[in-house]
Amino acid sequence: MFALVDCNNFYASCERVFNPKLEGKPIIVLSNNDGCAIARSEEAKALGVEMGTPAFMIEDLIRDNNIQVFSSNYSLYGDLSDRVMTILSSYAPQVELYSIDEAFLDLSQLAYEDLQELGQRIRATVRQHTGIPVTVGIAPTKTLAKMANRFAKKKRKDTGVHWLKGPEQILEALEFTAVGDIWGIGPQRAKLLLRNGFKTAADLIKAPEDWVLKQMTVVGQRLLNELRGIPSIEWELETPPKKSICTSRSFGKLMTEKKDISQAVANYTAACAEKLRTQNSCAEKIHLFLQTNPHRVEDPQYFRSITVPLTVASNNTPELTKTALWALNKIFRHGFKYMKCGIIVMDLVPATEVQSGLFDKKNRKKDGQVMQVLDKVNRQFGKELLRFAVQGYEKRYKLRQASLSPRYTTRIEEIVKVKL
DNA sequence: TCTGGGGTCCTAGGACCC
DNA sequence: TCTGGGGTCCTAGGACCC
Repeated sequence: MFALVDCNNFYASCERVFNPKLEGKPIIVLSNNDGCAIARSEEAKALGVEMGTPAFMIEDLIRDNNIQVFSSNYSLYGDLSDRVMTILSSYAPQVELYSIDEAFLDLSQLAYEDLQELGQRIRATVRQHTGIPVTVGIAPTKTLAKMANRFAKKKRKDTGVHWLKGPEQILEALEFTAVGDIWGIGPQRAKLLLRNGFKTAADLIKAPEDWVLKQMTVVGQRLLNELRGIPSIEWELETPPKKSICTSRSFGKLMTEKKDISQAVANYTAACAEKLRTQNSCAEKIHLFLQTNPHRVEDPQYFRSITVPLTVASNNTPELTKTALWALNKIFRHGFKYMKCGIIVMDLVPATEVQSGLFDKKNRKKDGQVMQVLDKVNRQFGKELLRFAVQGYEKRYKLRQASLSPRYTTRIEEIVKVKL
């Protein structure tokens, strides 16, 4: 049996941990740039705030119902996530950290008789130690555990735990789950399935195997197995190194000047390079994209991207920046109002296995040491103290974050103060 | 009229996830 | 005025090889 533990309305719950006055009140957390609602408390959901709604479209709803609004505070969410995951890891020998707010636990080696009771204990402990409410789904496969979790959220709000103990409970969950709500079925597949008369997961498990293979490839085949109780999705017990790393942001306001965009490109590249060094990888290619705002139909639109191979794979900030700025020069056109750009470093290889170049004149060892010092200093001070001139200081493209809460758990200056 | 057969590698794009 | 960010996997089709 496997468990899927999922934090309820995670970002909204994080905001509540250090601000208990928010208990029982509608809360939403906005995406970067205070763009869209990406997390909602139950009360906000009840008011009809849909996932991904642009904030400016629900201004009236927010005002009339006194919805508490927060900008995303990833320092806080990341840290609370680590704490939740640490607790979960103490309950099972094999835990897969699936996302910032979810983990799979392998319970098969454990001697527990009553998994329902175990689920409730996990839930109580996480709540007590972190303040975060979680829901637990338990079932014979990952996909069914996801389904059990969803079932618990909808139908077992009192306990927050649901165990698909036998065929009877499995069938009940399958019948309860519309095809579009199955983990691994997105809008396209859902449409296809509905067109062909499959409404719920219970219908889908009766589908002919060759039809599923033809229409939904091997992905569908695996999914069908999982729904039938045969584990078919691999476990990732340690996080594998990333194969590509992306840093992209919308600008706080539309940008027209190349020098401003260069600054953003330099900063995004520096962020990618830092992430590369953290996982000890080098990139063989760097990809840059630049775009206008597609929502502004009245404006001329421009969307370009370019991929540049590096002669020698690298994670060196100045070297990658130089290439990125060269790439920007290639695709930048005057006369557009730019909304967003991004850097993707691709084809990552372990830093220890970099193929050196025949005509390479760089002193890579020395460059690497400089980066090491830079990372060390920046980490120690908890911010980007050391940076390169092209990154600039005043960020003209900076994000809008009007309602940012304190980084309670990772910055000593922002810790909760108690008055006696 | 008629134009081989079998294989690998790479890339772009689609679909999905949170 | 204002519309997120960061990933993975799979397939089809083209380029190339002998």
